Amino acid sequence: MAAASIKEVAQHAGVSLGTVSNVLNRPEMVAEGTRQRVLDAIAALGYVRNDTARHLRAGRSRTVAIVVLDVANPFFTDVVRGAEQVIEAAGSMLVVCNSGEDSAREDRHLELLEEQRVGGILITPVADARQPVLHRLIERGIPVVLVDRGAGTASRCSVAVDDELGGRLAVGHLLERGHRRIAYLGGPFGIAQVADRYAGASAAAAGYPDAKLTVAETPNLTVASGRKAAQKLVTMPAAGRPTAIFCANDLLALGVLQEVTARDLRVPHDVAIVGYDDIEFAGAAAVPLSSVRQPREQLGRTAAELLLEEAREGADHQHRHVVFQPELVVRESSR
Amino acid sequence: MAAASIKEVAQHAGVSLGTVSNVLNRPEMVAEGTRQRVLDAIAALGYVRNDTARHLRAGRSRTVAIVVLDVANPFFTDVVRGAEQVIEAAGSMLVVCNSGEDSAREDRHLELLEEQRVGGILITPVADARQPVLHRLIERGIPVVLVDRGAGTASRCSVAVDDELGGRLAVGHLLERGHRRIAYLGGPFGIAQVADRYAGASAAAAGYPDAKLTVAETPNLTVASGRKAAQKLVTMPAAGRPTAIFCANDLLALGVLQEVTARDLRVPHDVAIVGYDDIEFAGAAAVPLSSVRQPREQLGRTAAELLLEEAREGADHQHRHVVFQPELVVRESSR
DNA sequence: TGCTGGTGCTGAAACGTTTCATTAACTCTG
DNA sequence: CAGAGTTAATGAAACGTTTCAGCACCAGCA
Repeated sequence: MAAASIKEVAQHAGVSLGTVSNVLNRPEMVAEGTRQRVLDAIAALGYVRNDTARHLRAGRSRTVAIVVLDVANPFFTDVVRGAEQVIEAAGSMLVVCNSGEDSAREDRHLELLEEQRVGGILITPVADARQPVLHRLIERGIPVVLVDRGAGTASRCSVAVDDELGGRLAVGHLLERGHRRIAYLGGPFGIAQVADRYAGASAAAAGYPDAKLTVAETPNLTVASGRKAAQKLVTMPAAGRPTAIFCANDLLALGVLQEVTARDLRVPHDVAIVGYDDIEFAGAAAVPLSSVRQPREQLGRTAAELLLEEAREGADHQHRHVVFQPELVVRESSR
Repeated sequence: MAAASIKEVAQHAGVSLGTVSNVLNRPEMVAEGTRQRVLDAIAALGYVRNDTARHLRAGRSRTVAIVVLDVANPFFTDVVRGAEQVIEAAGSMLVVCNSGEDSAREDRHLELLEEQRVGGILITPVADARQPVLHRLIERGIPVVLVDRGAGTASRCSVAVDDELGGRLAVGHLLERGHRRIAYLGGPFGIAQVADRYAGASAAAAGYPDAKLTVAETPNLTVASGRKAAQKLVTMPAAGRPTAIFCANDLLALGVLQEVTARDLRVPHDVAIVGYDDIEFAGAAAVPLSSVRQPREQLGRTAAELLLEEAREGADHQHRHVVFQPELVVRESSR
């Protein structure tokens, strides 16, 4: 019943405790016969290594954590899948934590992760202002890689997609199609991606003196928020209402789309919509959604690789910042 | 730099090591003044408790794992969110593992979790045949709760939704609407849910002697599989082609929908579709999808509660099996 | 024969907690 | 004021590993 320990295995095989450990960790150092005897004992007792003890000794765990803004957002699940591939291939374990865009929950997770002395953390922080908290972890010697967030400081690696470019692409496209009253929907602006995409949108609009870019801030980036925000827009008099909406992510866009079509407005005729992330469901929406595509799994893979690299290299690791280019996918919702 | 240990805190506060531990775990046993001195030392040194050591001593960790078939499936992310709520409220941590419907990966995860001596496991197994592996864990004293999977044995708790009823509801509805050539799309049948939903579908069809229920087995339950399967159905001569498709989950259904509309067949006129799970995106699809709704978050919450209950009660715990009722949501895709 | 160098194994220390039997110092009580 | 009882703090053991210095033994060599 109770799990057997190395000591019992040693006893059963008639060798010392250190020898069993050697069989487990450097089998080539143990004579053939002894090794076999130990392996037999392990099988007989159903011994399973105790990772807790192992990592206590090692001082740091091999498991790696990823903290995302929303597990239910397909964008992040794809990032997670990418990271998983790399981490699992390295024989480690990836634990997924969900901050739900709530900094208290993010804090709580980071605390627990620090207590667990995890081997590293991939994170998309709830707000740009959270850098100090992350710094503390870095000072403690826990490697941190920022996901979907640009350079900034030199104290950690990061992978990101050029969000400003994404914003420019999206709004540039809408402007080219003749839209002049455009709304940017997203929030909170404390999230760097939300702010950067807006910056790009602004930059694009600046090139058209007659264009007007308004902002509707949302409390988060969910379908429900999109629906709610759309209710306001929809009830505006048609003359002042924006003719196009650029949403900070696809969940918002899908919410807007649902609400708008429920109110008998036509997309894109009455209002065009462009989303962001190009999640799998964007193309399958009631009106297939134009969206800014990001290399989601790639993002996760690269982040995980940077983390492993850092863990391997230790002190003389050079922090790197990888930036990917987004790509606009035009579909019916803006055509 | 290096994290301070209890020993250093004790030194700094001028007390013994045991006293610091008491401050941390039973503060009421320590005199006011001493306690304050220790707390000050903790703050001064930035001490963070080492969970690894703690759990080595305790023999079992407080963290709990959930192993799902597909992190990218919104059904599971909702289950995860439900479980999260309960586990976090209890001060523990939930780690999410993704088996990707692959039993080798599932095995690997379970091995690692066993090595980590986790406090418990919530799991939707890759196949019904995996019971023996789970049994081993249970014998080791790790509580296991089956998620989305019915009674079976008495050796563990489970939460489930009545999948047979779900299948009956879906196909019963299609039959009532006059469909007589119905395809069931899903797989692999080793997954209990896939088999049970089919059983329900069969039972419903049995009541209509002129009805014909065919099966198209898929290798997994993803959008891509749905699209691929639909390609075959679509190219059949209209006379023999099923007039309705019941899919084992919504991802498949969305895939079918995409492919079918791309081929200029109309839904539901040329072919009706009913999905399963009623994920958030089902209602927002090109043609809003009829689906069998399950209480997803509730499922996760209840599973987590059963697990905590079992962990609390220890040996004299009575295993329980909770079964929820599904509900058919009829939308345009079958109307 | 005595030395040198391997090889294969042992035994103990260390990782950072928690727990528990002891001890030390007081406060009552009769 | 001796003894009992209470309270607060101590110190050591234990959890299951990994690591490393050291020991025993043997082969090869001069």
